[in-house]
Amino acid sequence: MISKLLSDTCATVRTKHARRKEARPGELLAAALELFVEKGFAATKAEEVARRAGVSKGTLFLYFASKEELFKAVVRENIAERFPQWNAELEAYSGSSAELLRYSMQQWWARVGSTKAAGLAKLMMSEASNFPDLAAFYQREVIQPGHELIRRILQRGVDKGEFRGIDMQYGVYIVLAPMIFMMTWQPAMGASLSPNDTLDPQKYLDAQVDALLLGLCRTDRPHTT
Amino acid sequence: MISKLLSDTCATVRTKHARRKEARPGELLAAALELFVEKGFAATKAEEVARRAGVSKGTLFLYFASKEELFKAVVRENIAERFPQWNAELEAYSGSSAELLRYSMQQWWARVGSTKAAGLAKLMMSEASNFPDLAAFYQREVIQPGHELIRRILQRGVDKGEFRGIDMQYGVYIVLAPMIFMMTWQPAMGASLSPNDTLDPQKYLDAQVDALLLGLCRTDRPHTT
Amino acid sequence: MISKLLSDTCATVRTKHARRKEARPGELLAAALELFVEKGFAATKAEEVARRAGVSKGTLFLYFASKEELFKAVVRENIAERFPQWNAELEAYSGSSAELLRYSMQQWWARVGSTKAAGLAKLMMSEASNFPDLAAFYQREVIQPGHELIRRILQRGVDKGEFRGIDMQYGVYIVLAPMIFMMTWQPAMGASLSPNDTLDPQKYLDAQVDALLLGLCRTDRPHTT
Amino acid sequence: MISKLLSDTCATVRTKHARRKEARPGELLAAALELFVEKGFAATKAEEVARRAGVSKGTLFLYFASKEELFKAVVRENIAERFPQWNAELEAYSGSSAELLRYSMQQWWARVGSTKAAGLAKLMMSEASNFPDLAAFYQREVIQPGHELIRRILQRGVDKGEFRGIDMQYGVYIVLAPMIFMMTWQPAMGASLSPNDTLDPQKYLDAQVDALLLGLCRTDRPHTT
DNA sequence: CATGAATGAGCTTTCATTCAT
DNA sequence: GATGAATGAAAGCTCATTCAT
Repeated sequence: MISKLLSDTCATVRTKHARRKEARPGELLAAALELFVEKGFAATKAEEVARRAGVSKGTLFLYFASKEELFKAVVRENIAERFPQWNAELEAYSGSSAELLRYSMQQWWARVGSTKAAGLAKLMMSEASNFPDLAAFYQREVIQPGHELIRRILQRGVDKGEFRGIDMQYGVYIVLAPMIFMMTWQPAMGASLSPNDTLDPQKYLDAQVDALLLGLCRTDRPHTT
Repeated sequence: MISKLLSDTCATVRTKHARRKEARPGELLAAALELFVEKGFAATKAEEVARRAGVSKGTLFLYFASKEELFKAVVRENIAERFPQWNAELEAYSGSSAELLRYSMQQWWARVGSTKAAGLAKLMMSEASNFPDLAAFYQREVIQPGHELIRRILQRGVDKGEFRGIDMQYGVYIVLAPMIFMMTWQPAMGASLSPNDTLDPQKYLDAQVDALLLGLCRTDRPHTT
Repeated sequence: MISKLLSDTCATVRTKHARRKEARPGELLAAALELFVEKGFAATKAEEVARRAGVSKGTLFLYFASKEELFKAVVRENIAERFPQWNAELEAYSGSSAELLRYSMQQWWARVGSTKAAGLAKLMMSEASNFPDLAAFYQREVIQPGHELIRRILQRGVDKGEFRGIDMQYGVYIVLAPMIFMMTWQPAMGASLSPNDTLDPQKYLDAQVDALLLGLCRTDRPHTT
Repeated sequence: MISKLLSDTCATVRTKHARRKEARPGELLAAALELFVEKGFAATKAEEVARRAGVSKGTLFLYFASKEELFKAVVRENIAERFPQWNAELEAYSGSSAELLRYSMQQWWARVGSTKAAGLAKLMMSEASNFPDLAAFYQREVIQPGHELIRRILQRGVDKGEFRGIDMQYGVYIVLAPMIFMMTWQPAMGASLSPNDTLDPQKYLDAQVDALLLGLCRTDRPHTT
């Protein structure tokens, strides 16, 4: 018993210092993501991030040179870094382009839209004008790759004769708008909806994808989705 | 003589003060709307609002107990009640539902989306969590009537056999998403786009409406828009 | 009696607000000069300057945009602004150049060297490398005009056949060195001298001027240098 | 076998540690001297001193209880006792006193003024008021012997009939001022001069010595001072 | 002994709010 | 009523110092 207690204690103590360089940044990034999304960039205090990560103010600045750098790291870890993988998945997809589009939006929901990272979009929207550096960073690291990804999906459909020919610049927004709407508008304004009006994300996505693919208008022949 | 002089002076001063007194709150609210929309709540300085309204910092706090109260007043003041008129226009419309939908969205852009009022949507979105009573107000006075309006347009299309049968709760968002996206996302994140990527609102709306009505998929028979 | 008390009170109160915009900057500059000279630029805390001037921290920044601007204002008020007058006095002087040089150095002592402003030289010396902006400012506003002033005095003597022909660039330092030495070295290292070794500024200046003018060597016999 | 391995390992470690242990303080003092001279006391960071000495921050505080103690140690360590040798050279000199003075100042430049040790003068000057005991030490060990040395040179000239009779207490400063000026003022304020205004130390010294010996006034005509 | 992660007091600067005039 | 000088609580960031390993 005693030896067990001791080893436990030892483990705990060990942990506290051993996990330092490795675990700290992750804990800080997690705390920062939560707080940024919750309160916005400007309203989030560095000290609060540190406290939520269980460290002191000074420690935060040991790992991130400034609050802006912390934010960039949050964006990088939660979004920017994942584009390569998403691009690879796109290349490997072998089904129809309609299926790919539906699949992509569902994956986006599962991996971003439904996570805390989704709040970053709303965050950027509010703070972009006050922090031009962050806006430029987000534009470069998130928006441009995102646009590019959507454009490829659409182009694939057009190239394979599955989609109508459309202006790509505006076509991208047809796909983007429902996702951005879901990330930015719903958490803010949907919160005060009566419970039975709350959106089911799956149904929302299905409805949006159906509309994108088939349109609202009736047609007299069966579609291939 | 002296009393005449005094009363004259007094009258002049009074008139000037009285006239200005009524105008003050309006000028302050107008200045505050502009600045809140431009920079957000936190980044807007009380002194700048006062300066833009042509009064001193102290005067602002004479009319509004705090910056928060000013914000509330701005939102309350500016969220118009144009829904009755819009509903009437809807009832009177005699063309096809597809045409009505396109017309409605273009009217929305002309009357709301392209005006200063559009900025209020972004504003509400960012600050909703900090001003729950305002969020509820906005929900009740703007969002619910807006949803209802869209729902009626869609229902009209379904009833007349022009639109597919869709779940109305989710169908509303098919129309809403591109509009909210245009109001909230573009001004913030589109600003840093290269000039030749800047969106033309008309083309954006056309592309969105085409997609909503026809879908992205090719069909082998002519549509009736 | 009562009316006197009242009027006194009133006067005091009046004073507190009436002297505001006019007197504050001066009081702050005086406090800043004292503290900068006493503790150096970096070690002087803004709050302490404010406290010594009898105002709050915020008030300081109402009048001076930053600590650096405060410092520049101190230098400007105490030194830089006075060169025009000194130059004018130089132009008007009608005596011999030797007398002018002696007079100038005595005036320098009376107006700068013996005042608190003398400490600014030591201050700049220590902080120059850490605050390049301040160093450049001081160079431009004080050192260059100062050099120019000395150069003119020497040139006057040479032109009138009173002084030997000398290289002006180095000649300036012959006059400057004893003054800078007095301002920088003495207050720091002379403070710990035994009382009867303490320098009498007048004698110091006389000895220096005598040396500058006549040299150390006896003039009734040929030199062997 | 095992014990041999252990002791070997131990020995190696020990040797390495033992050797370094003695070197540590010296390396730290050298690094600290450089940095203090370069940037001043306050602006020198403990971590930078440690890094330049090739050890960690913690090690510095193992050898010196605080940054202040480190500063004191640096000054004590570096203020050499070369005065006996210089005094001996003075006694042995057989040329004219004017030549001796010029020679002495050139030697001072070569052995002190142009070396890192010159920076200590500026350092002491800035921090004297914060370290009174160091100031006293410097006064006793450096300034007084220095004064004494200069005084002897001048007295020699007077005794041999080469120099004018002067008040020794003030005469010392005639020689000292240009040297202190060169050590303290030039490195700080001369750095921002345009390149073609940069001082050549030899010319500076020559100009100063010429002035000291001959004076500025022409000697072929009567002076009017 | 040596390390370097962690700390937190302390600094400059901002800005909503107050209140004497 | 209107003013704007004055306030002081924060907030981001630094760095001397500590201490578990």
